[in-house]
Amino acid sequence: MEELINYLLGFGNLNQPQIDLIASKATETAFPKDEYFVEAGKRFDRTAFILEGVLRICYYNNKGEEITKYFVDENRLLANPYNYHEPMPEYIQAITDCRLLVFSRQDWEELSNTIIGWDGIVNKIFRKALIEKTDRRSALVTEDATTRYKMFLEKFPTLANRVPLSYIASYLGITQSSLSRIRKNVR
Amino acid sequence: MEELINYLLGFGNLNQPQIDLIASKATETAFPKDEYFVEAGKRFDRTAFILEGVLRICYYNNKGEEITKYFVDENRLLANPYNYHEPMPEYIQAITDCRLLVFSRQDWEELSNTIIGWDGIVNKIFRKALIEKTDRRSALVTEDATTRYKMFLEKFPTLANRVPLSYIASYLGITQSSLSRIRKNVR
DNA sequence: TTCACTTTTTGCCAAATGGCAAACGGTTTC
DNA sequence: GAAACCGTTTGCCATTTGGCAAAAAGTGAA
Repeated sequence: MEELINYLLGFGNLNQPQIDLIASKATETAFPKDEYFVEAGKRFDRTAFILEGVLRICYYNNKGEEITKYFVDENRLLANPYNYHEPMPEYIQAITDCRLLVFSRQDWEELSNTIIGWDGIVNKIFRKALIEKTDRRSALVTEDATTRYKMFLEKFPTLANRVPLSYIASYLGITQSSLSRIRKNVR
Repeated sequence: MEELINYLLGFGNLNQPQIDLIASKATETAFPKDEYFVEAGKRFDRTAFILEGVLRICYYNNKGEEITKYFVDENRLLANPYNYHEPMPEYIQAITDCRLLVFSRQDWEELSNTIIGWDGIVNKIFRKALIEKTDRRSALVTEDATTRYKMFLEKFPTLANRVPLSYIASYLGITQSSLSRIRKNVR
């Protein structure tokens, strides 16, 4: 819980009653490895903060290949950037055992209605996250496979050895076997 | 001006006095081809709506190559997603003659302070734009060069023949000569 | 028109990456 | 321990893309 509060305080101010309110809405949930937090085609209206573990956001491209679009690790917020009301085009899966702080949609909206400045904080978080993603993906496009893998190692240093190779490969846009060869030379 | 208002109304409601206020703050500016709208290392605190023309957002990577990170075309908002106070890591250049509606930082902030819901509208715009970019860049990473060029053609159908090849190549993460060969087969 | 300049195309070859399938290594189950 | 299973590595070769440089095409100015 403290992790979440510190995270939020990095984006704006909150007083003690507000902090207590937030804490009262969060439900700590254990999510075992390989479980789906969100399934493709279903709605995604909860919000979660990752206390521990890693999840991935995936979809199938038009060739039927499973693409890992992004990894989300500790101390990050997991929320729907699209639209609550529409079915998710992507699914979200725990790739290690996870502990999450989960907020229902009602509770999350209540925070929005109760805490002045809440929307501002959430918007800052969204904006920052999306900028990060855009910047990182842009850089990925330009670089060769080895450099991409090094970039991945820098961004997710703890992931390399606890995540299937195929997930990383599709995230980087490389085949599994190429990545295996690259990894031999890089590590 | 009408274009901007319609664009904004797509994200939220505005009444006539609010629309008039917005209109009173906008300055239509002609920007000739190749001119810089924002220079790297300087601050970027204005906001602009593109009435006509195309700009590109660029930076130099660590190998000293100029990378075109994104194209922005008609009926789009051009704003600083980072921080007003920090120097821009990127520069923005008109790549065709442009007509822009420009807001100064003061005026833009006044809109924020005067129009209830303004921040909500702006946030929706930001969010949508960033999601689009992330999604598109993600897709680019996975595909081969020919597919990437086709994706570019779909997204920016009018750009292919009025923009230097080198800009498109660096946007797609391909060399100029490869793109030239690809283009021969695709068109 | 001619010249100078820039951008695009092409040729040649090298390097990187993909595709496929087999081999390898580790883990679980019986 | 043997068998089955899964993910990773490797070998082999085809294809794609890059690097470099020259030629060609386009553009603008004198």
